[in-house]
Amino acid sequence: MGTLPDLSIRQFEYLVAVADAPSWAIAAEQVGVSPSALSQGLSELERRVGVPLFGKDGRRRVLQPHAEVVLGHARQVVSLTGDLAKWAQRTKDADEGFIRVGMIDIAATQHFPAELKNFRAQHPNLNFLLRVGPSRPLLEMLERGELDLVVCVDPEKTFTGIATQPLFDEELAIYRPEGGKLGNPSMWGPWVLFPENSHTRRIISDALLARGAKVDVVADSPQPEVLREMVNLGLGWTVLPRHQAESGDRPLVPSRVLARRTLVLAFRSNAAIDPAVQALSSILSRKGPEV
Amino acid sequence: MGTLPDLSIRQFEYLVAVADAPSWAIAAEQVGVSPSALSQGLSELERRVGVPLFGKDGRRRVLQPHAEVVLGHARQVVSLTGDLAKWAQRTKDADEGFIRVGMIDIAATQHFPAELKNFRAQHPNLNFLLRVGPSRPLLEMLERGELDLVVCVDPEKTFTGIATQPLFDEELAIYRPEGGKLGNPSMWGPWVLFPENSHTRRIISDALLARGAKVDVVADSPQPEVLREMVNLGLGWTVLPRHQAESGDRPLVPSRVLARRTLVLAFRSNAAIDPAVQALSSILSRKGPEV
DNA sequence: TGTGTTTATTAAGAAAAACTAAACTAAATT
DNA sequence: AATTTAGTTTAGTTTTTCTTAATAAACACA
Repeated sequence: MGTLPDLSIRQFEYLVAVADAPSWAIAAEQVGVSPSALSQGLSELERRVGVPLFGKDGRRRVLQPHAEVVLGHARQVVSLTGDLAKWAQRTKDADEGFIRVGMIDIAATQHFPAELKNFRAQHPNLNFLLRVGPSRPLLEMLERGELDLVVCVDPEKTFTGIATQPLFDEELAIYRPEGGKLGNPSMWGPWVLFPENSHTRRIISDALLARGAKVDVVADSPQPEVLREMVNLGLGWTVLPRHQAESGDRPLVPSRVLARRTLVLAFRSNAAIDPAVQALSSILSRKGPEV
Repeated sequence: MGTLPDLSIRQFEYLVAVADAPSWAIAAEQVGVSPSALSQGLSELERRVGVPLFGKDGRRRVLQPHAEVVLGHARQVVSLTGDLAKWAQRTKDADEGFIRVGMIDIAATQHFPAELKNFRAQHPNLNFLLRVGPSRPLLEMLERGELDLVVCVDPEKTFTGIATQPLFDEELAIYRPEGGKLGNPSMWGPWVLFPENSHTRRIISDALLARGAKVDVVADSPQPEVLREMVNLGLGWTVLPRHQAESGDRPLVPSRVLARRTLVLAFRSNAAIDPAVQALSSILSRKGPEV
């Protein structure tokens, strides 16, 4: 069907430049080309469009009324192409830049392993660093500029220069050794929990106390697998995110949901957002909670 | 400002073709180019955009998710360019656009009525304006850019930026009331003629004086029909183009041919000629003098 | 009126881009 | 293994686009 005349974006650029500049020489300069090239290019455009575009006024050339139509198209095409170039630049930056990501263990191992793998595959030249650890240290590293993006438990208190964006909620459930009985909260425990300084530990303690339970801790560990095994060994009760408790070799069976915690995306808000951070953020945000 | 990467519309076309065709070979065929050219063109596009666009699936190449953005832009640009091409074609065929024509009365009513009617019928969407008047005002309007094409008496003196092209000569004949006798030029008259400022009047006066006739004018009118009737009423003698004197209800009978005048086609020469003007010009030129 | 300046075009040649044809690689079929 | 199919690479040609230099034309001004 309609085989296009071989119009070039370059020549459309010339046309727009000429329409906007006071003289062709200046237009040529702005497009970064010799006046001669501009003149030849526009003659060629005129020839290819097949409709006269310019008339003479003294020694200047003026666009004929006809040319307005062509100019309109030219402006659109040039501006579209400009947008595309900007997009390409951003994307390229995300492809070749540098990103340091922090995640709490459950995010790295349970929620987002596929997303991370995928992202790394799509940006093979991106210098990628993943740090796994508890929420607070990650946020402190983010604050110090040692990380660019963090997935952690909602810190509630605000860090300076750090913005958060909620991802989804996780349920924290109570798990107890087999055969035991749930009964009254005052009879719960004893406990094996996350360490004192952990944010999730605080959420758990608060929830237990609110229900009138004692929080007597006989052991603690930052590693959910360790807590899970302690329960399996009958050492005590624990509270864990359901994904962590109910997966692995010997999953636990939840007694009841005690509380919820919110996972958030945290990033420095003071600077322009890095394209790579932008790209990964949008991938992670797209994802709902695991079921 | 933002210097665009030199993306070409051709390559966008390739991209769209490849996205829509089942195989690259077929896409190449549809764009009317060898598979090799397509492959090279797309590699070049990919290089210039700077973002990987294709991945491999077996021996086929598939667009990466990235490429969707580029493809979207490509589709827009290609479709815009297609529209522009269609517009250009229509304009070239003088199927649409704008033409303002000036003619002296005899041209509009005697020489070219059929041609005008025909032209308008053949270009129904062409915005058409016909102005009828004396030669000089028409030429002035042409000079000011208020008309695009004029049929008038050869002005001899040149107007700036206006070119003329002779159409044919008309005979100007002497007409006198019935029964009178031609006799010696010194006895001719009295006269009813075109007004002083008319170009044809000057041709007539010059010719009369050159033959030794007195030019005593008892009445004038720009309207040939009026002059004709005055002769019929016996008011005086006149000189008219033969078509105008010898047509109508009561045609005059020529005594002898006094002079000739040349009708010309006039148009602005400072600009490339508009296709519509071109089309009408060639129709009018094709026609010889009425017999 | 002539002289120099500005503005755009033309000419000639060099450089870059895009194309074709044919040889080639690699995956899928027979 | 041989063949077919899909796409790429290579080599060489044609086309396009650019640069510099020369030219033309309109203006400005003494």
